[in-house]
Amino acid sequence: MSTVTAPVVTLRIGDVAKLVGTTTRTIRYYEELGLLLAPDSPSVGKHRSYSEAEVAHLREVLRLKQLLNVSLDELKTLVEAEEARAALRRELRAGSDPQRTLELLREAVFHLTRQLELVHRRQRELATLEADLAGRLDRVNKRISETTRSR
Amino acid sequence: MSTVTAPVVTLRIGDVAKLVGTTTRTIRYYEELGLLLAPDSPSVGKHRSYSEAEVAHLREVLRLKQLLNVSLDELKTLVEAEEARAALRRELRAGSDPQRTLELLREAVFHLTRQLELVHRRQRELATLEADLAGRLDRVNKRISETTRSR
DNA sequence: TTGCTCCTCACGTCACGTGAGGTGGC
DNA sequence: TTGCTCCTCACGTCACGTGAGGTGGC
Repeated sequence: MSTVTAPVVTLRIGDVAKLVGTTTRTIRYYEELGLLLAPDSPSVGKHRSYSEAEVAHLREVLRLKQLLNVSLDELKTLVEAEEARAALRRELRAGSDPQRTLELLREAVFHLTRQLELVHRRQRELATLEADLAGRLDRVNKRISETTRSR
Repeated sequence: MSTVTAPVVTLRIGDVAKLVGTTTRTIRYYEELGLLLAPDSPSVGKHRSYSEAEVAHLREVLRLKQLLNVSLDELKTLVEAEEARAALRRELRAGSDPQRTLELLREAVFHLTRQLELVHRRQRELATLEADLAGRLDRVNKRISETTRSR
């Protein structure tokens, strides 16, 4: 057995863009703003390559932006908070001091709850819009059946 | 009784902006693009004034944009469809030819169905995000109760 | 080696933000 | 009459779009 490194599945920027439904320009722009984890390849002038984890991260970033529609600046704040929590999770896994552990867990609860509240607000707004549209559709359909019956 | 016209409640652009949660610049920009009903005051150089109906219309336009996040160009298409249907409703109310009536009603169904589909897509996206967040919150909470129990 | 996709500027565009300088209505 | 809000340019900005011209990897 040779000592080659594990065959990490690595994708090119164009494939990633297609996978997550965005453009290469957007990915490069986000990277420039520091919204994405720095690309693993040392740096400039070479082709970027992305791991599965990086694709998942990008997908989450885009989802947050779309659903909460915040500015990229606010989005960066959210992403940094997310990464902070990831760091916390690592600290937890190695964890020892139960006092510190509890503190970290409660912080996580706080962040998750806040995000859930945003989602719920959005859902309520969509629900009222849906009810409105459905009601109107209902009335129109009723009129149609009345009109066709009396023909 | 004198012959004064009815005291139509009329608002200034700044009040309207505050009411609906946007800026005067945005309102003027939308007007320029033809997204809003042309202001009732004949036109240029004078202060705009808005009726309750116009405020409600603006509110709906902003809601559609926020919830579906479409471009202002797409938004204009939606708004025009909406106004076309309003015109149809008036034609229907005065309606006579049942053949024409049916045609109009079916058109309304088409538009409403399309809008509902957009809403449903958004709802599905939000639901997956919610499930994701809820799952994570759950796991954290479980860890908290484990940690406190074993203390 | 030949395509194809990638790279970095850099200017264009969309949806407004933000003054500048001036005029209108309680 | 005095503020305050309104008016119209017009340039700035954010989040990318869109080539131009050149280089890298199956």
